[in-house]
Amino acid sequence: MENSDTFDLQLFLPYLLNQAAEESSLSFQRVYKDRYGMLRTEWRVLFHLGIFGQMTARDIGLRARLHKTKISRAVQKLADRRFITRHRSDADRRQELLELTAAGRTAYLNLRTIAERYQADLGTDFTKAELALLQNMLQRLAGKTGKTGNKQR
Amino acid sequence: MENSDTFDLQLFLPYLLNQAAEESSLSFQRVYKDRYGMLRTEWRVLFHLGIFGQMTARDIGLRARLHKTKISRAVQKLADRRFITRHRSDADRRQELLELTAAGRTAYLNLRTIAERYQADLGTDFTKAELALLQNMLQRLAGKTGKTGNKQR
DNA sequence: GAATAATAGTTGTTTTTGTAACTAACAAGC
DNA sequence: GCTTGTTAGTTACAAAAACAACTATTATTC
Repeated sequence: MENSDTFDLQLFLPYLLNQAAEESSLSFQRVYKDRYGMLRTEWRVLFHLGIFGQMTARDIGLRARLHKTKISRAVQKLADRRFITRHRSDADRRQELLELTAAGRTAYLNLRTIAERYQADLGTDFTKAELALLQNMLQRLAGKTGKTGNKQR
Repeated sequence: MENSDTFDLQLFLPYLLNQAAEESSLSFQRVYKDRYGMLRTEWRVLFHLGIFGQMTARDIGLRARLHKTKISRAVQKLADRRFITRHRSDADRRQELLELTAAGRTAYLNLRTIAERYQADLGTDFTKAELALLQNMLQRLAGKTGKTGNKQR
């Protein structure tokens, strides 16, 4: 068999990035999934509200690059679990203003602590400079939108 | 509203890696999806067979860290489209030896060319040294298995 | 200011994934 | 050599994601 090909899949970025992303998500996922019964979109929404305070679903979608249907369902679940409140905006009655409840804030702070610990632990494997460069490059890779003409999310 | 929190989501690796992975996958996805009607698992299987020649589903699962059900389905679709052949192994009749057909090899070479072009284009945004370091770090991140006690995939 | 378009968010349907249970073949222990 | 345990791969069912179509409201334009 002519397996004389030399393409290195392990260095192909779309592949490599996915492997790294999946692996690095695992430990964090275990926490928000097992402990809070959350999905990925849900913790992201929770974090956005925790970090930025009151937002609309649209705002979150723009920042997190999530499709509105995903957000809609995440918001429903979070509201069901009394982690967030929703109020129709008076300025624009199509919009809903989302905000964390006390319970939501507690969950957020908990998860944030774990996230911070995860980040801190990276320090044992990478130098500060390495980490900064990694983050910088990833942001450049992530921010390449527009070029490829992305549709609304 | 007390949005005095300073946690930077954009620097949180599980989040950032996912954003970068998703973004970097997009252009490549468009090709294997629109042009070949393939799913992510399918091109991965295709590439493994293209690179390594004859393999079993098990081999692919170990290398690509994919669950066997995913592979089973990808193999079926690829076989339906006459991109691969499957032969029961005589040595162990549970196993199936998978191999690309001529058509499969053509598709693989096509996609590989596009993948190589993608990688080459990265050279305009990053230096060789940057890229090498990025790949190295991502591999370290991706390879962190065992520590967290992963089960078979 | 009525008609048309655009936007925020929801709901329904289809794909895809994840998980568990299964069949068939092989391996080990006794 | 037969019982018990493993392994390769498939199938069935449940959960989640993707996509399209919808309602309600606001903006635009003539």
